[in-house]
Amino acid sequence: MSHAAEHAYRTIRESILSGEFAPNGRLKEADLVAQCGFSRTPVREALRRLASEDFVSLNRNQGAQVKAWTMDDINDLFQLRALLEGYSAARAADCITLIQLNKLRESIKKMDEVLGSNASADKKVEDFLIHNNIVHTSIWQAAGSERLESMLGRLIDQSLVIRTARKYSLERIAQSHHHHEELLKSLTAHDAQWSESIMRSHIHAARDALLVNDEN
Amino acid sequence: MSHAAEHAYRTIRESILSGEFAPNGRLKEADLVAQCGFSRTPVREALRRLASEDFVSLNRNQGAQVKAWTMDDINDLFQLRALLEGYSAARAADCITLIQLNKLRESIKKMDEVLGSNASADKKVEDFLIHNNIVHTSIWQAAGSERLESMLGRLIDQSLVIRTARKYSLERIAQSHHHHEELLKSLTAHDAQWSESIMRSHIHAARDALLVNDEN
DNA sequence: CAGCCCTATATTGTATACAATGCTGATTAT
DNA sequence: ATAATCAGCATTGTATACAATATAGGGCTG
Repeated sequence: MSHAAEHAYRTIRESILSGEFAPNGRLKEADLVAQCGFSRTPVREALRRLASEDFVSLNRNQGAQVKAWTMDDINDLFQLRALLEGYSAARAADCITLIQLNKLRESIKKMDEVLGSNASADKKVEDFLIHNNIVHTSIWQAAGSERLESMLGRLIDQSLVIRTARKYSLERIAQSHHHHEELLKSLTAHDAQWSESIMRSHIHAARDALLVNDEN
Repeated sequence: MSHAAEHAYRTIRESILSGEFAPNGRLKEADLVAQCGFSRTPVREALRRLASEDFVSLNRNQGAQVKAWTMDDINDLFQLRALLEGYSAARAADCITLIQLNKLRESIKKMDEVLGSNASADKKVEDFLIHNNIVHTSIWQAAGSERLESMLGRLIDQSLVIRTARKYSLERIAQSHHHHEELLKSLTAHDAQWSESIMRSHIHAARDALLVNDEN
């Protein structure tokens, strides 16, 4: 993607994720141009891309509006994530290399350190999620299917939309961290079924952590 | 999508599917403009969409080139189709309505008639594939997940790329038709596991029909 | 007063002009 | 002779002007 269009894309996307642009809110090209400083051409390109990624919906001659997510949508999203991430873990178990396993071990260790540190809860959550993301993408890569990778990438991106409303609690994160350690074991053992099932549990738990509102 | 951009999209897409634009061939905007008669703006929009659907790859400042598919890609594609269509069939089994079942029965009957008719083999294959497509999309709809529908739609579209090189043989199609009738039974019985497994077989058989070159 | 139509305006869609970038091939220095 | 460099060209990226379409609000009619 070209420079201006890329920048516009990121800007608009951020504004949607942060909640600045409310669900169902209409996005006028002129406003977006004012916000990000480029001309309409790259802004339009960004909108088309956001539409293809399901962040906005586009109606002919009526512009873009921020997609609103129902509870059903979110459940659906996580069902599909469970299916595809589970599959990805199973495939990874078959063909993961020692190098990849070590990288995984590293990331998991880093998460351990984050949880054990004495940073603020918010900082901990933030750092944790970064390494968590690395673990997941590493497993997709190990699965060896670019198509699967890109599908999962989209699903994850979409699930970020929810993050604004509800926050992960620290306890939930620590709990889900146990899954990572088990996953490392199952992958090291090259056990596809074990890997698949623990990954599925992991995703379902993540969904639960997001949807059930426990105060922290 | 707007009118001109939509038209450009279809035109370019057809040219790729028909093989007129060879894999790895570079697509220059000026040429495409000449071919479809609109200006560069809608052509560029079409190219961006084709890129998001994996028909072309886009390199910054270097234009678009037709994606080339390896055997591994194709296998991967059908693996994912098997996973997702299987899942879709399982979900459909749970919640399919009588009306939807009847619609399915209709389409399958039509396929029967096509196979029994005395049209040319090519015509039969063509007609068959139309109804086959209806059956599949009906099942996705019955599964009740728009996201799943759109993911499968993309996968199917991508698998069309292969159709130019290798043709389905009539025998293979008749064989795969048996799956449809069994699928109708399993869905009528609301048996999710049965539906899933027969659907998976169906997809694997389709892959085999495409990749194994049996003359007709 | 309600409902409809029509005009004015706001907004998106398309074409085109201009800017930036990458590619090609010739020229020069080693 | 070969490799590096630079000019010119081909191509894509961006801005803007113009066209088509939808929306909103006021006036007309029943």
